[in-house]
Amino acid sequence: MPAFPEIEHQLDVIRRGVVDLIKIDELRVRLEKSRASGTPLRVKLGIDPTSPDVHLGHTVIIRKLKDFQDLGHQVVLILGDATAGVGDPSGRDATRPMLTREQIDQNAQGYLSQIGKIINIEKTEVRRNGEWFHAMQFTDVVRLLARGTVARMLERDNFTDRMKDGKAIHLHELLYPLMQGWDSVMVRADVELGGTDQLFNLMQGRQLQEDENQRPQIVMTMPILLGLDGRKMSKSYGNHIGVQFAAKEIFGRTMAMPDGELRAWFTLLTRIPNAQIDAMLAESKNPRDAKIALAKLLIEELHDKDAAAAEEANFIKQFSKGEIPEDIPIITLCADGRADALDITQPQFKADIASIKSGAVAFANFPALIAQLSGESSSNARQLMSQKAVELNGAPLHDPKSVVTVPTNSVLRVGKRKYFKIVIAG
RNA sequence: GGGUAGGUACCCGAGUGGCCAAAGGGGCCAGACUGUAAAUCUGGUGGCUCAGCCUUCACAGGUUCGAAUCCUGUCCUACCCA
Repeated sequence: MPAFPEIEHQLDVIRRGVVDLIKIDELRVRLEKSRASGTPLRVKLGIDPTSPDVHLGHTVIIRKLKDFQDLGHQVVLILGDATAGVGDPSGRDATRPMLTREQIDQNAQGYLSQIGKIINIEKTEVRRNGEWFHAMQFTDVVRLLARGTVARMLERDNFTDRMKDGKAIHLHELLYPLMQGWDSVMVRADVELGGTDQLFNLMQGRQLQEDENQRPQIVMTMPILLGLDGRKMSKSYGNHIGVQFAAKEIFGRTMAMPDGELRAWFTLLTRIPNAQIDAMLAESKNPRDAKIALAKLLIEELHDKDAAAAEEANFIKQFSKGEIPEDIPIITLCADGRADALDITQPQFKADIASIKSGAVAFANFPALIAQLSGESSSNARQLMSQKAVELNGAPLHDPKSVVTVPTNSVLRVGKRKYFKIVIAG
């Protein structure tokens, strides 16, 4: 039987970054009992597999689970396959769409592999709440509904706001908090985690557990991580960093985050001691260096050490020294329609096909080529050219109407960060 | 079911017969300045093989030399009444 660390140490670890902790005294008592009896606490997190992309914002809570796991406690992960079909009204100003069974199953799988980058899934008790909800009879549902009151449900701000704005509140949305609470009853949770916007739902669990003669769970909420634009991190805002992102993308996006959020990111996304964070963020230090450190830590975690070092080197090369990055995509141009190359005989390029043998091609409509490579529209490509955002071999091209001759092995830069190496296959 | 106000580009929102690919703001993109930050300034933001052409103002028809704008029908949204 593993020995649990001493109580004050556990509390220190647990409290890092936490917003609400209800109630700390109960938690202390439970930790003492757990340590005395050698029984791990059951720490619950419910996730609705609504969208299969996990980003750093989600990992704030998952990391807290890991803290518990590392202390020797039992993590209970609930995949809300039943609740996903209902839709959590938390933090929403409109009804969530309901999902089909297939989507939910697929998403659930994706979630586990992504969450596994942070916590140890082997040691985690993974449950699906369909296990008990799909078995319920209609009368059971009514009994569950009887536990709540309309007044209490409507206390929630986002419901009152929606009422005020004349937006619909569907009856099933009122059921959601009760379902989440019932999960806690079913898994006999000692602790439940959630974002600050989840407080209401989490408290519902305490209520129901008391009704069922269980000791009410301790409720802990974590802050909502802000994204690159200072709004809540969310995939739909496109201001997120996904745990599946490529190392390069993670590095770049971390460098572009707002300075003001650095402390929050370090506190919530790393376990660097506070004193060390203070030192890194001291007035005299350039926040850029803290960001580099953070970016490396994230890549080490989500990829590996080598990738982290490589991206740092790449960053210094490309942005500090203004050199061309190493791993730029190579585009082959040809005139004979082979599969792995771009066929420049397409009329929009207005290319001088005959010259291809000589290892250089002249384009009378260069914007079309930029558009093709970068995914921009050709109007936009013209725009970029006239704004000197396009360079060929270091020389800016500013006239979209001019004929551009591209020698083989040219490097084309479009905007701040898009690079292409162009090879001509004669 | 009845009444009223509406549906304009990524979002908000002006435009009520021609000067409209459509004001203004936000967002976004690019340039300068930087640290791939913030702030600021500048330009841009339907598409195209781009001095031109094509497609857009909920949808479908119609009136007109000409329609985002007028008429008819349809769909949708919000508010008020039942």
